[in-house]
Amino acid sequence: MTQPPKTPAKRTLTLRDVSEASGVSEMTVSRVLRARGDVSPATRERVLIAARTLGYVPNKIAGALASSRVNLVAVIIPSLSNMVFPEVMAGIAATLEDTGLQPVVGVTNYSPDREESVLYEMLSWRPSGVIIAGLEHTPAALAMLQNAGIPIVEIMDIDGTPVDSAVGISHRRAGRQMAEAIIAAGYRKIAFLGTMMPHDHRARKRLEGFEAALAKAGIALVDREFYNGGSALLKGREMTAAVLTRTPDVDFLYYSNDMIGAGGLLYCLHLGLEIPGKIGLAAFNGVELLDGLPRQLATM
Amino acid sequence: MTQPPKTPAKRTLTLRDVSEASGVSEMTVSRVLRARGDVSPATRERVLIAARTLGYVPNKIAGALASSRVNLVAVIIPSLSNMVFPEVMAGIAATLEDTGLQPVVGVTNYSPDREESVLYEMLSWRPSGVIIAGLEHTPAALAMLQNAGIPIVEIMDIDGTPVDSAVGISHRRAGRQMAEAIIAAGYRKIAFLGTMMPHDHRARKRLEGFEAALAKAGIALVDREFYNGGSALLKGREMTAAVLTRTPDVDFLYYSNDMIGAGGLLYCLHLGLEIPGKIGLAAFNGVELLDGLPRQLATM
DNA sequence: CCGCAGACTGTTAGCGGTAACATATCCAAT
DNA sequence: ATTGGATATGTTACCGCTAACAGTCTGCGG
Repeated sequence: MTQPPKTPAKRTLTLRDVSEASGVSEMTVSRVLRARGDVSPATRERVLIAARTLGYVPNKIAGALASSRVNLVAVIIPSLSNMVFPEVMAGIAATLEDTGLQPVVGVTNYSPDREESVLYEMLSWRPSGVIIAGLEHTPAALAMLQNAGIPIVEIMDIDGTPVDSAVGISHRRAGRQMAEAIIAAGYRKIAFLGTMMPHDHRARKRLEGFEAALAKAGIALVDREFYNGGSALLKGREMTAAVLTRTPDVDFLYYSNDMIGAGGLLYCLHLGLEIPGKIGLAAFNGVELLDGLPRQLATM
Repeated sequence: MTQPPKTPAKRTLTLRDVSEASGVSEMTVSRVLRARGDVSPATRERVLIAARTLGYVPNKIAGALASSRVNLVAVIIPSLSNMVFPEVMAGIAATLEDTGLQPVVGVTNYSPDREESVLYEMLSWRPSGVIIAGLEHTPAALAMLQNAGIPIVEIMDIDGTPVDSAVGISHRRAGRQMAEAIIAAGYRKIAFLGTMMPHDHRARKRLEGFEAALAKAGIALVDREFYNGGSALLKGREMTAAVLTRTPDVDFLYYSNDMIGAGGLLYCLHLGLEIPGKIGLAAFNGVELLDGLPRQLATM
């Protein structure tokens, strides 16, 4: 840690400084910097040079207040440590790339209360829109979303009623289809290994769909194991070990996310279990990260 | 995707609405909502109820302009897909937790130009401080940082001259120490596998330190392999395969990050190579994610 | 030679809050 | 009763920028 002398804190620059430096009105400077309205090339040039020389950085706070236009989109997600979310963020950023809009991330850690306060905080900056993961929100959060008067997009889930619009997949159906595929492949002694976060509604819905489809085929889970936090890869190993010990005749392991699935896969390979002969494995998400595993993990 | 009818867009609420609803001046409402200055309990109660009933969300844009105080800290990092950065973000968020400050993330994708524009964009919101990864910036970015008149913290590297203050480790020294440890362990045919991003200065510095220490012991790298993008785990496998084919007598593989190191480790295990007997492996970062590998990867 | 449609630049009035400074009010101490 | 200070509330003047409108200055057709 080092601390060199700091540059003398000169008063921050305003449009007025640029206007004085270039001999035109503030309004003309504003027009030049926003490339809006007609300005003669000569003036434009003079203003740009002055702005660059001074090192002027416009004050968007004032600009936003005056124009009541804000180029920000609030993006609210539960976490950054499950790689799905950075991947989603990258997608959003890429889409917004040349719309003039800028994503601003808020992380809730799967806590409804934090979601509510993060949302409040972000709305107080009057963004142009909100992208929020999931359809489950506190009553207050719902009210805020409804009253915000801006587009709201709820992503990554469509099993429920959206405030405005929803984009994503049905996790119930995903769970159901996975169950059907597993049954069709001939497995019968099926265990579930997953997150316990009571607020990971998407994982919950997958499990519900999964169990419903099993039940329709007259099958029940032979075992289930839950976890919270920690290194997902390691948890996957530990949980798999626990299940295999407790229920030795299990023939299929369904994981609630790719990372614990990968841990389980590595563990089974380590044990020398024949996959998918002796035991089958499947997970959810299809994150790019896992492409390098020794054996492909079934995912969706 | 669904599109239910949207609630009628009522004009957004202002302090005036709350003040009229509660029969006090706007100033008093402002005081109540910011818990600043003396307000009688009775009035406070009335104002809070009015605000809650109306669903008032304060406008921080106006507030920030009037008070020239902004509770945001700009955090600028190269990427979200290397798990180090989400971990750093989590640390920053935890530290800021009860300071009233709020981190806002910007991602540069290791591009100096994007860094410059992201910085410009963020500074135009007049944050209270900047946290930025690395010490290398474009001249324009440097000028902005110097003129911003706010605290600047450059993180994750200290091999260079900070604008204001720097926190982190020396990557040159990290590379050097790793080389020394490897030599001390008796390895001599050492290969490097890493990122090619010309702008990942930290990886570059580790390699420089690494090679310098090797040179001092009269050793040169027997091979090196670079990559760009893609799934890191998979790249680790592929690169390892390439090196082992091209240079069969290599006895140590030094990876520039944990994820490709993990891919390499899995590949070596798959080949049945004796680790660390026949061949040694090491990487960098120590991300939590990897705790679940079949064998611990040396890292720092 | 006049008038008028652009092209260009300036003026004015806020945007929705907050700092700073009044202005009551009330009660304890003189 | 008078005063002073704490408590409680209101008033005024911006913060830095932009929308909307008001000129001014061209060149050109009639």
